[in-house]
Amino acid sequence: MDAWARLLRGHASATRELSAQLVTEHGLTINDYEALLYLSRAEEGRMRRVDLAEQLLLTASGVTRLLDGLERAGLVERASCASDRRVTYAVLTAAGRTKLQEASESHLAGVRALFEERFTSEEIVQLASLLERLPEAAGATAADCSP
Amino acid sequence: MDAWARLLRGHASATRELSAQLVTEHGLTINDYEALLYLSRAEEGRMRRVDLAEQLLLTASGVTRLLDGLERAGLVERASCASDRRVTYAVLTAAGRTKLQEASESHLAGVRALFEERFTSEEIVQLASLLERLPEAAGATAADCSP
DNA sequence: ACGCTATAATTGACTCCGCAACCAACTATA
DNA sequence: TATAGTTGGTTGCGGAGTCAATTATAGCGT
Repeated sequence: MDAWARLLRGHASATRELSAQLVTEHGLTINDYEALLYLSRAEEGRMRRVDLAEQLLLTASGVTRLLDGLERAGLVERASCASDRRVTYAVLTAAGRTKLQEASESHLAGVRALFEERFTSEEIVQLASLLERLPEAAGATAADCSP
Repeated sequence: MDAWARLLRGHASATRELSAQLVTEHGLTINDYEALLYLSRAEEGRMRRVDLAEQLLLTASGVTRLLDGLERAGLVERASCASDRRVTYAVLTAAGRTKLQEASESHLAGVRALFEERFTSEEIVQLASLLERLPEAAGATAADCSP
């Protein structure tokens, strides 16, 4: 029954470790990194802020502030949507794409160092299949503003 | 390879959900709760702040601020150590113990709702045994100030 | 054409927490 | 005993993120 506490903490510390690495080496938080990552995979490198929030498990205001930083750093810029003037896209810039590539090398190395040293590949599969049952935003990526 | 991101996020959202429940129902954050829990298990209901920090994966300053709040709420109080005048104990008060008991009922119910609905007991054991390999403070509880 | 409600985004005030700098007290060494 | 280094604890500052309130736009139903 107490296993949950340890589970939660082990996880928290792993996340912090990965995040700290990303911050010191590239000046990105783990959410910065993942924002860039989601954008890089999205159609035309752009997403509505609302959709990005859902993916990152942040509130709308959290995303506003996150993107503030990425915009100031020139990694992301704004674009508006012709068919719905409420929406503002976050668009990955060329600089953002470059930054993401740089960061992902060391980040993936960090992930491996943390996880793949401790688990076999079978265990990794097992873990992922278990943990993906936890509450999570469903992965519906609405790429365009007019559905 | 992307499974890690989902793993991390699924976990983060579970933690938030549990924490939010605790906050709205009892006015405790998850760290408040666990601080009370650790204290309740410690010898004489007291711990050095440093040791508490280690258990909670917080920095020394984090614990100072955490305990500020718990002291203001009357759930914890300070005591000094005769043999080492640098150390201040955090001591669980009677009110703190009561609060913990109240909170743990609904918290444990929340944990069950989140996890035990999704996993069989075998899977839970499996998960716990896998996740406890993640980096974590070793559980040495130095109860006294003079070792 | 008109309100009514829902949705996208932003802002201000707040909480939590880490970092760095600091003080005070303990320990070890000269 | 003076001096140096370490450890326990607190404080100021700043980052990250939430909530509640606000603004602007969309899309009904009548």
